[in-house]
Amino acid sequence: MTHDEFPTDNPALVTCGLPYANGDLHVGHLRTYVSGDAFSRALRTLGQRTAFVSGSDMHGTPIAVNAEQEGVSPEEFALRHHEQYEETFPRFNVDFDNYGHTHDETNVELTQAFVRTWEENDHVYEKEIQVAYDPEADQWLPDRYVEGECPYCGEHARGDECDEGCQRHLEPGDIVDPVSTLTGNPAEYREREHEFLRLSEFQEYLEGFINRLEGTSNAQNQPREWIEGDLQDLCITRDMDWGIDYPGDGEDDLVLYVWVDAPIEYVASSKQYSERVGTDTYDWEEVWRDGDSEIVHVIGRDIIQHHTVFWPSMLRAAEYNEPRAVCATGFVNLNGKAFSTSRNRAIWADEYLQEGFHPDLLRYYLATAAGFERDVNFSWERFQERVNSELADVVGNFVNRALLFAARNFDGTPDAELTDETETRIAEAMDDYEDALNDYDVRAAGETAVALARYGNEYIQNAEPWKLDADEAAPVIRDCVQLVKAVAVLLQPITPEKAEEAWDQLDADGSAADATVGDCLQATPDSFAEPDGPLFEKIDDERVAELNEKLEARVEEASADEEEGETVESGEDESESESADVEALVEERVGFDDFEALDLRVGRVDGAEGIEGADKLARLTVDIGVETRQIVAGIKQLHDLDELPGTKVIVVANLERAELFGVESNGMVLAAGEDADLLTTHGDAEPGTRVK
RNA sequence: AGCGGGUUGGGAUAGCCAGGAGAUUCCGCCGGGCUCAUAACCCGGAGAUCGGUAGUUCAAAUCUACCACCCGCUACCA
Repeated sequence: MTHDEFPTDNPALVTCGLPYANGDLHVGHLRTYVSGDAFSRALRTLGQRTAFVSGSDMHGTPIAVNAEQEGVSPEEFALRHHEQYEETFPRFNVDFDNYGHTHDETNVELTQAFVRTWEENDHVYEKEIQVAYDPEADQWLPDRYVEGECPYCGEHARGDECDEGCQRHLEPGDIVDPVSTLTGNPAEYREREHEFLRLSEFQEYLEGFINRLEGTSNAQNQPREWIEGDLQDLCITRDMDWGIDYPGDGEDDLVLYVWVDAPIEYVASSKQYSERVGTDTYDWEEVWRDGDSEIVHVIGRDIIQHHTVFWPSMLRAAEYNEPRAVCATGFVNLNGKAFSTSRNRAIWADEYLQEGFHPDLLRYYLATAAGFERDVNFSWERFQERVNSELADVVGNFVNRALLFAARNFDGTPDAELTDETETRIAEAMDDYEDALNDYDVRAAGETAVALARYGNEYIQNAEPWKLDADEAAPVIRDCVQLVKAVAVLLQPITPEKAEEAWDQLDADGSAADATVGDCLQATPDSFAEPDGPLFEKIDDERVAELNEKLEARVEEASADEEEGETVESGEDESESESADVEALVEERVGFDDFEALDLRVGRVDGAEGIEGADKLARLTVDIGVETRQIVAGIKQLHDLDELPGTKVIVVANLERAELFGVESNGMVLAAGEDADLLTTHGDAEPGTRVK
């Protein structure tokens, strides 16, 4: 690794965090992949030799659990998602040089080789720990396979984390009164030998590493708490079948912890690339161990610790090169709030494409909406605004008016010298672009292109070539055509296909994808035809309204479903139970205390009206004795709202407030089944009476 | 609880690490111009005491301390 400015003479490697093969991709994921792809493309425009790789993360408990629920093997389950990802990325012009997965042979072999080296160099030791065991299922219970009481705060907690109480991380063996999530039976603790990587011995190394690490500042700052505190050794094995076998004697069914084999996929994937194109073109061993290289990891900001603590230690222990930079992207919010995949409050990758939008529009939005590490808000309104006013009005319009004028009046590039002013302006943009990339600032790099197009619009407007004769107009149009070329080159990493279109309209040699920054000032073709149309179409208001309606209807449907199917305790992540005729009984029993925690009251509906735009939701005003509440319920189509006032209902009075379809709901009205058959009282209990 | 990040005209966003005159840019708003181009584009204007308080300094959006609110991470969610 060096800290020389890009481009360097060394091979670079850009990687993206592995998507977990467990669900669909949404625009939150895409932000990371688009950023990584744009950065790697941009490095190439600087002339940097670069490979861009990633792969699917196939192992771990959530996949094993979900596969079991679906009744398929973990491998089948994970492969299905892997294939889906592999198809989806290119559709967004995220073009990996190699995209593998952690369960393929290359990664398995490499991972085991890593571990053997660690063992040889004494970076690993065995320790007996207490692990929960389900005697009935005859199975070990790692991580989330076990629940129980948090030893610190006494709250109900998952095996790996006190998710409801104090939020502390729990080590295997910590949890009190463990219960198997497989069978619901009490689990017992048994002694078990596990392998540990001596992270603690890398403390000093990591302190140095974190200070020389480049990339985004969050990646440098967030892990300080760990690195400068006491580092725990990392338990690198799990009692599972699904995963990569711990190398060695093989009598145990220990597999490696997913965070061991996952980042090694970066190595494996680059190795596969190397094997495909030949080591003369790209030598993975040069990159990872034998030579100098520039390794840049692009990840989401939720996995910073893994890439700045575990991973560099793993590399160091195996005598591999360390990364030069870790770039951690912020999250994407939807209309100001976090995505909720269980509530279907997300913009899915497939959905976006099905709407017929060009992938480059979303790429532009995600890559330039805010700084790399800042969170980005997504809304269809904002999407429209940025596409229309920046891509269509500024970039598209400039390219179109310049090339059209040039083709009509000069059949191509006019025979004139580039003016000093424009040449300087373009040269400045090229410098800004290079500086931006050396700051790992994809957004700023993209803005250089838009700024250039903006300059072009001002320039052509002020010069008014349409009022000039041909000789006078020639230098102006000559400049504009050059500006178009520069815009195409500089925007290529972010909107590759659209840049290619501009390149073709210009009839320039080769392709925009192969262009380098220097081409911004290279001559443009003497002749080209009129462009076949503007690069970007505008999105009209009706379309945005339609998209928002779809989104809201979907979210409302999902939350209405959730509301109906809600059981007492909803701490579980996602319950995608197929609705059979009658739902199976919940096996897990709750204590009387848990029941008493619910404040159920008799209420009387005072008013009911539908919520505009929502299919199912109704806004109810309910008198619960002490006060009158506004409650939103998914009963609009199922009841005659006008007849509801006066009806007595049962209300969960101390349910968290929620906002449904923009309306606050302060409580929940209980109803049975799909038809939302309202619960009422048999006698004449007054509103406010507690239900026990 | 600890840690990280954020708070900048009506909305969004940059600047902060390396303090320096009118605080960037986009949308919106008001007025004007122009018409080659997608009713586009160009010019001009109004609008921000940069979350609060206290400090350091000749000088603070920027550095320091404290406070408020928001978001995230805390070892398997991009």
